[in-house]
Amino acid sequence: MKSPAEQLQALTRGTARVLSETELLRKLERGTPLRAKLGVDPTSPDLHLGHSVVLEKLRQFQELGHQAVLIIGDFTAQIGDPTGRSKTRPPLSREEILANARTYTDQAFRILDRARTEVVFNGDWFNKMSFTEVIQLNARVTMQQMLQREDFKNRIANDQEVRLHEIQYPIVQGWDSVVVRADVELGGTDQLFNILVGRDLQKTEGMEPQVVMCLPILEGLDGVQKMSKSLHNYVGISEAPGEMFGKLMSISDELMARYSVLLLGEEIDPSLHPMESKKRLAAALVTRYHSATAAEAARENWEALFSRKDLAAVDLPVFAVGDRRDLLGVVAAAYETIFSETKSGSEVRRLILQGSVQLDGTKLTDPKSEPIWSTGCVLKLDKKRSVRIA
RNA sequence: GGGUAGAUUCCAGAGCGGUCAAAUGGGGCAGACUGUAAAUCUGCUGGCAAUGCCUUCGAAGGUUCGAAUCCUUCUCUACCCA
Repeated sequence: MKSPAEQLQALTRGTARVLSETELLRKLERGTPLRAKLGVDPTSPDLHLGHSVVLEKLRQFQELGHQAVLIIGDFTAQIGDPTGRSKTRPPLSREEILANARTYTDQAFRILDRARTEVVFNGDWFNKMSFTEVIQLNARVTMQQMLQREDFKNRIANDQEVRLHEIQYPIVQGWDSVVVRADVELGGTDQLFNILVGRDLQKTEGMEPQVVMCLPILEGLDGVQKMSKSLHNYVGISEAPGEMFGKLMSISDELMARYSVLLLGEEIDPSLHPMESKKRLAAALVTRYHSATAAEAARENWEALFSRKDLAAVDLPVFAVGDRRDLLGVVAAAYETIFSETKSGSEVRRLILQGSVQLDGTKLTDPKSEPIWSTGCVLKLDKKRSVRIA
């Protein structure tokens, strides 16, 4: 068992903000396992590297002998959170939520220790609340406090709507902390405000307030916006090794440095060629979520395809040409069946005309042509994706 | 409840009776160059059986040879007053 001071040092590493380290140290000195809370909304079932930052930290708590409390926000998901400005997210059905929660935990346990994780649904307490209790809960917080929040403030400044239930979110999340008696709450830096509300509510309940631990937000593959499924800039933790490796190879050097620090806790070795560093980063992450063997294979395959352009040696998804044998039809079908991307005819036509499509290294630019689809040849769809003809 | 402004393609935002699938910017995609990097340059960015046709400008009606543009009603949003 590590000393409280050692634990503090380990736990605060890689965090963006801890309020406060002194409080955390005091809690650690009690010697009893801390209850570390993480709340998640079961809205999108795919966990990605962005989620992994905070989950890894939670696992670290577990490794030090503390208790992880994973709150599934089934209640909040049922209301539907219209955060993205004007777009209202359709509320999820009970079944969808439960299914999402399941896929979520299945994936989360690739990182977390199942034995040391308490999974609870916040609907268990919120669905039982009477309206009187809801009003009383609201009475604990002032409007002014809620309007402190950055995104509310911004939206008001920009004459955009803010719905009343959105203002309830921090309160609801904060109350979770009271119910589960959290000692520490983890979250991204964007969660700072919500976690602070939890502190306030705990204080009014006469509890010792939770420590706020914010982790940096991981940028997506574009390097600008935060990683999220809806922005299509994410790397899922259950993606295939090859996919994962390839996606990581497409990031910029600046982003690579950031990923390395946030995901591996290591600085980039400046003596290496940036591409080599990137390969190592990609391999390390594939190893983490798959295996060292898979990482080695992914690297080898990637090098064959993109460095040596040795098409024969590459392992590619196999696509069987169907009834339509014209270029446009085949390309569209390949996108559809192999990558589950439905592209309109116009879009595929554009790709072809612009020279994106190649067959065994030769550009094909006539959408209506019917090339010879011999078994084993490689059809390149775009910069990053190719298939082998069956 | 009263008043004012507004709702345009992924986003922001022009357009205010025909020359509008709709300027411009952002984003995205593709090509060249590269290290599937960055930067830069170029092109594309509603759909289709595609030198043409079809459907889009909050919704439904209407005026007109012709509507994103004019009229009516409705829905929604913000701001001011209560």
